Amino acid sequence: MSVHTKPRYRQLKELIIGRISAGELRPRDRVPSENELVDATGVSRMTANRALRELNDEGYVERVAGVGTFVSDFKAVSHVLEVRNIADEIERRGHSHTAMVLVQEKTAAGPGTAAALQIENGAEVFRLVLIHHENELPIQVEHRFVLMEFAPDCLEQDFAAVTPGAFLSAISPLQEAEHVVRAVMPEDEIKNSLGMGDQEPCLVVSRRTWAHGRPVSFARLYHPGSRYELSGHYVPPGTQACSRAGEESNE
Amino acid sequence: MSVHTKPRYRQLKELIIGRISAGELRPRDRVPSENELVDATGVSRMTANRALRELNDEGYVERVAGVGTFVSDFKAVSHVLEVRNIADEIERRGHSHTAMVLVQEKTAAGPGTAAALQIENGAEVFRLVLIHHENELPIQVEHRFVLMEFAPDCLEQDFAAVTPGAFLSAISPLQEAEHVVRAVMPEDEIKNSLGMGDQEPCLVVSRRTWAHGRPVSFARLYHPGSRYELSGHYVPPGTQACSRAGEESNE
DNA sequence: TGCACTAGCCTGTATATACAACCTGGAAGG
DNA sequence: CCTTCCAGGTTGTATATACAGGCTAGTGCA
Repeated sequence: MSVHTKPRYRQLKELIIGRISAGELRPRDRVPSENELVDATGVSRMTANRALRELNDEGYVERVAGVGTFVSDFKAVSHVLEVRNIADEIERRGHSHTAMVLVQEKTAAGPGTAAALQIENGAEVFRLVLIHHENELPIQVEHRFVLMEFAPDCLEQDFAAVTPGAFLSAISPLQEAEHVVRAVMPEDEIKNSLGMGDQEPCLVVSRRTWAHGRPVSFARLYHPGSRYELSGHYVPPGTQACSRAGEESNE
Repeated sequence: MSVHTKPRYRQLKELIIGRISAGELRPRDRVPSENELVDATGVSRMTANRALRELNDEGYVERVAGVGTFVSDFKAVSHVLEVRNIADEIERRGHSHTAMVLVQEKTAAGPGTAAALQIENGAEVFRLVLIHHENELPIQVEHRFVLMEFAPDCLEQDFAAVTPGAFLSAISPLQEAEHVVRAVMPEDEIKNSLGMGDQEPCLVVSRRTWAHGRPVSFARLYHPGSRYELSGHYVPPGTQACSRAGEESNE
């Protein structure tokens, strides 16, 4: 036995997750109580509490004070897609990311933009248009509007070096984000910018982000349908991914 | 002061989140250590530990044993999209969901399906084709393949009543899920099934789910681009959403 | 029979204490 | 000057203990 044994609360969690995924414990079944775990395994109640509490946070079980702990209904497990920063995404693939700034100006917000940013129609905002390339191939057109008060020095920034998303997050961490993904046929301008074919649809991600309690930026990200896909791999936290190998065990 | 004051670890968390979102603590800044919090607020170290540990789990901070706790780089906050069960989604909108089963059979897995489910080419699988309607309007075509061993009684199920996703999750909670979202032009069969126009793209969600350590189901979900969008609202756990009102406070 | 109450189990929180492991900076020694 | 080592701060874990509050079943009383 090595010096590095897994912590006991973690062993407890895996024990219970194991029983659930083996089908031994089914949704709505009762999970052993903290005190039962104490008696069965010899840990202290605080340790059993931590194991069950984390399983609760991770959505495996639901706890009701005064009643007990129960295996979650499957619905509680939300399926999840990650929307990453385009530059990170490209670099993670080992490719090179470059960006070209087409528009970087102060302008008056149109009705749609004003509504999205919850400001008055015609108020001044920054407007950015960028094209992102993956290995010289255009992969994303970014149309972005930024609240002036939030980033006063937006005009001086070199967005070819630092993506707008990264720049904004560096100013203040985002509190909240809203995403909408749609499939649309592109307008000619987008189609030409991305070098898309005639019958090729666009995958469009619209993103609104909040900071200091209000929306500060609104972006529409256009991608060529034939060369871009959004993918997400969801693994409940604290588990080993099944799709990869490599199981570790302790005694 | 009511009897129900917020627990102290939660007050601590909100204190620190407040400093972060106010800009007082910026990414990579050092957060007060457990002992400093003990001295400053009078809680015990276990309470301070719980607060910081949960902030770590939620992605607000990163902790390094022997060094300290630091505000996360924005990148750690993953932007997230939820992919929900279609029936739930429709009912949440207050609309009526109906499903029509077109195909429900045992068949031999083609090369793509076999690869996705990690089984032999030609092995027997269940194949399902359904059309989901929202208020009588077709909104999703579901092409699904299910591992035979996982759901032996798949042929007897009435999938117009219980969606395949719900049925599978009821058998055994899913361990892992993989999603890919793409924009494509539909084939004629799909186009006709969904009553789509000629120049209308499809939003396609491909989903693979794991249980008992291996893939058990593979589905392709086709949606009309003009009538369907994937949306996600991300709020860091433990925070109040900015987009809605309603603040609660205790002393 | 029917009602009220309580004993007992459950989770939720809070504290004090203890030890291990980790990292860093500075002191001590070569 | 360079290296080694250690002291002290920091997180990570584990335990025993305590009390509050929620829920349930069953007891006992009217």
